[in-house]
Order: sequence, then C-alpha cells, then structure tokens
Amino acid sequence: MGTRLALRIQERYEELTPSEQKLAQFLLDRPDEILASSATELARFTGVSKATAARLFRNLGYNDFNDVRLQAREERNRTGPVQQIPMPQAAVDETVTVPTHLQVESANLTRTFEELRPDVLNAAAEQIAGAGRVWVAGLGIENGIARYLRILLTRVRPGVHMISENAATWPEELASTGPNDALIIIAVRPWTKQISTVLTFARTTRLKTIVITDPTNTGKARRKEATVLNCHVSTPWSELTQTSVLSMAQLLAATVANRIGGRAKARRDLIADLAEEIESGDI
Amino acid sequence: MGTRLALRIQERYEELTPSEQKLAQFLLDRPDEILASSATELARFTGVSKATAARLFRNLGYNDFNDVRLQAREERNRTGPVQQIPMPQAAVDETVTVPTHLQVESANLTRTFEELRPDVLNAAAEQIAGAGRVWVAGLGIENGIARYLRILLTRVRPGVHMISENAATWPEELASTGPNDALIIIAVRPWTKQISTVLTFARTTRLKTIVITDPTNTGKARRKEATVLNCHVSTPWSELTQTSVLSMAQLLAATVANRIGGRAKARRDLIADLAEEIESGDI
DNA sequence: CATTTTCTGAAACAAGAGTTTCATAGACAT
DNA sequence: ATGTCTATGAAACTCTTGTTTCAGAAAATG
Repeated sequence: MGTRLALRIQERYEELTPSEQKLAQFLLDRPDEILASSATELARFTGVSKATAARLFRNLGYNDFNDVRLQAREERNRTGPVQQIPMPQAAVDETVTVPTHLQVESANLTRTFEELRPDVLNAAAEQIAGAGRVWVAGLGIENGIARYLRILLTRVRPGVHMISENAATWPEELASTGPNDALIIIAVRPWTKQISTVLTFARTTRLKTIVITDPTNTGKARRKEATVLNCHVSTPWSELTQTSVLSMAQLLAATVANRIGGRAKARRDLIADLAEEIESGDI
Repeated sequence: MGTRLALRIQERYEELTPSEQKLAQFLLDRPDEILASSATELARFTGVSKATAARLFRNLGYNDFNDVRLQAREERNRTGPVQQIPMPQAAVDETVTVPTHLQVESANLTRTFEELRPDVLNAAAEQIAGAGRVWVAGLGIENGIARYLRILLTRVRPGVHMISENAATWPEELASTGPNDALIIIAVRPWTKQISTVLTFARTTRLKTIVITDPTNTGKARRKEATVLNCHVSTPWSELTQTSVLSMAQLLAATVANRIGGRAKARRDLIADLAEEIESGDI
C-alpha cells in the first residue's frame, strides 16, 4: 500500500484546486522526492508558486510542510531501506533513450505490483469468475487495452462482452446488465464525466464493478464502492505509459483463470485447438 | 560501487579531526541520510556542532553543504547498471502470485530493451516519420495493442490507419498503399500464414515494413527485409504476456515524436486541447 | 610548566525556506 | 454587463538552515 500522504491525496484529490492537483500529481508520481527536495523545489518542478504549495499541505490536513517531511521520513524508516527503482528525471531535450525507457517502465511496474494487495486482486478475480456475464469498458486510448483484456478473459470463461466505445449508447447497453454481472472499467487519467456516471449507475444497480486506474482516480473510484486496481503510469515527459495497465490486465486474467481452475484450462485448450484448425484450413 | 562522497571520505579519513570522523563515519554507514536530512540534523545525530559539519564538507573538497546534497541527488538519479532479472521457474500448481508476476514482467522488459539496438529503433522511427501514410495491423489478441499504437501515432502525425481485423479484406486495403507508405505489423507467436503473405506483398511493393514480434519469428520477418523490433513475451506458464510489446509500441511512438520534433508536439497539444473542450462541452 | 598549535562549540551573521497577506485575474451566476 | 466568489502568484514576513568568527579547551611541543 502507498504512503499515508498518497492516501490523503487520493481521498481529497477532487477537492483540490487545479494547481494544487498539479503538485499533488507530482507527489503521487514521485513520493521519494519529498524526502530529497524542499517545498520550494517541489513547487518549481511543477510550475506552481510556493504559496500554492503551502496551501496544498494545509488543505491535506497537515500543519506544516515540516509535518509532511517528518511523516515521510518516519515512513521510510519503518519500511526500511526501500530498494525501489527511481523514476528518472526528464532530460532537457525530451529525447527518449532506450535505457531511460526501460527504467521508467520498470519503475512503474515495480511500484504498481509492490503496492498491489493480493486480497484486492483476489476479490476482483472472484467477482469476475463468479459473475453471470462480464462487461469490459475502455474509452479512447484505453479501448485497445480493454479489447486485449476481453480476449484474455474470453479464453478463460464465456460471456465476456465489450461495451461499445461510443459512450452515447452506454445507457442501452448497461440497461441489459443484471446484479449478478461484473463490469470492468479501464480508465486512467484524465477522468471523464461519463465514467463517474457509469460508476454511479453501477452502484445503484448493485453491479459488481472493477476499476483499473491510476493513483489520481483511485479515491473517486473507491468512493463509488468499486474494487480498484491501481496502476502507476507516469513518465518524466508529459505522456503517460499504459504498460503497467496492460500488465495488470494480464495478471487479472491469470488470477481469474486460477479461480476458475480446471474448466478454464479446458476452455483455453479448446480455443487453442480451434485456432490451429482455422489456421491450417484457411489458405 | 560507492558514492563519490563515500570515496572522498575514505581517502581523507585519517586526516579528519575526531569529531569530523564521527560525522564522516555516520555518512558512510547511512549514505541515503544525506538526501533526507539537513546538515544541522546530521550534526545533531552524531553529537557534533553545526560548525564542525560545515568544516567537514569543506575539508572534503566541497564548497558547500549544498554541493554535497546536489551531488548525492544526482547520483541517486543516475542509477547504476541494471541488474539482470532471472525468469522464475513455473510453480507446480500454476498459481500466479503478485511477486512472481512482477518478476516475469521485469525479466521480459529488461531483456527486450537491453537487446534492442538503438539504430534499429531509430531506423523504424525514421521510416514512420517519413512515410506518406502509415498502416497498422494486428490480428487477434494483438489487435488491441495495434489500436493503442495507432492512437499514439495519430497524436504525433496525421495519416495513420488501422488495417481491419478481417484478414479477408486485406488485399483490398493493401492495394491502396504506395511505396512511400509504412506498414507496422504486430505479430507475436503463433505466426500465421497471412502475415507471411502480407510481408511478401510488402517487399514486392517496396512498402517499408516494421514488424513487432517475438524472438521465434524474428528470423522469418527479417528474411522479408522488414525492420524487426524484438520483444520477449514468455512466461513460466503456457500463456504469453504482451506487456513488453505494448512497451515497445510506447517507445516507438515516443521515438517517432522525437524524430518529427516540434510539429509532433504542436499536434499533441492541439489534440489535448480538443479533448478538453469536448469533455467540458459534453453533457 | 609555559607556549604553541589544533580542535571545538557558541554566537553572530547571511542566505534561503516556508507562511501569510493581498491584489488581481478568471470563472460563474445574475 | 455587473457583482460575487474562487484560485493564484508576488511580495512581505518570520523562522530555520548553513557559514563564519571567535574565544576557550585540549593536545602537542619545547
């Protein structure tokens, strides 16, 4: 699980002002920076004023920036010398080298899965394994990953459907869901209103909901009583990387397969056989 | 390999005064403390005065305590050689645990990008950046990732198209390509005949072709004179993981963006603005 | 033992960090 | 438009940090 500071940010993220969010974002992405940097530097890194920084920490419930630093330090000591992979700084020219890329990806993967609580993962897998039907949704750039996850799950159990990318038709599609179904939403930042709407709907219809998202949205999703799988997606550049999201999908599907057990394996083998037959029969 | 600070201390240790040694000792024992603590605190921890601390750093050849801190920070960011991560063995019961999953993913990522030659990556990026139009293809489970890559590239340059998932219509679609176009195929094992067919076609029409694939197919693809980006995808189980494939897509898109330079950034910003407008205008 | 040299922390000082105040720009409703 | 409310950075301020000075303690030397 993340630091106490990260938890507080996740809880209050939406109530923060835009520039406070910018800074909060940075702190979620690079928690170790708090130990090494002064508040002034943190403000400069994120392009906000010192005043905004001071306000943020107060709004998060601390008396002081010093409180924040002390807490962070105490937590570091409790966890012991963390052997985590540091996220590289942005190069001035924004050029991505292969080693930097590797390091960024490793850092995100490591943080994602070291923070992931097995019981949360298992709860999510249980919901998917036990559901009548499973619905997978992913808007925009996440759509590709959602499709990938859908195929993985289809290999393991029947009744897995995509919700169309056209948000306008979601009401119709969701109308046919029942309380025994499960809904998986892939939604990293930026968070759209549609997602909130769907989550609210899901809660009222008691649809079991699993949200795969990034730390800035965990709080929002959790408040809608969804099971949240948290993925780190930040890079030193302005772009995000969805690698850990895909990896999470992979792990989720594997865990569901484990839950289901023998029948999942049988289904997988059947599909593999079919694929082979088609391949050899087709030109 | 120790830090540069540690090396300097070791060199001059005997020449230091007793209270300086006390402090120096502490710094050798807990090198990370420098990042987190002020000089005053370091002095207090070791029971010496602030003045002594200031003198120590000067005696070690630094101008300033700030110099020391900056150097330490820089060293933290520039992390040493990446350690080789071993691929775990299959557990008997085939159960995937979170730590195992992380290790598998790290191992694949590391191998993929440590083997990746920057000149090959750059050649691929160059072809995509310079092409008239870009076509992206991915069959079956790779389709999701292909879509993801398409969106990434679309953010960076115009004229990026998906080739439909229905292989039967490929002849028609490919017929409209020209020798100035580029074709990106995502195809990990199992390799289908369709892919061979397309690659042959691409070679005869002098279509620049980039194949993202796994080591079992590299040879086949290379023989068709395609630029090959090799991804490690194996797991201790029977399933594959496409995480490194997605990561490769990410890196490829970033590299293309770098190639294109300013215009890519302008386009990205434009798209981000549009997205924001749509989001706020909707509902 | 006296004298010189070295070491050390207290205190003065300078620089920088963090907080608070305040004026203004922007959003939103009327 | 007009007024109201919120968000924000500049600047004034207060407090902490780091450096330097200095005087006394400790050690070394004759």
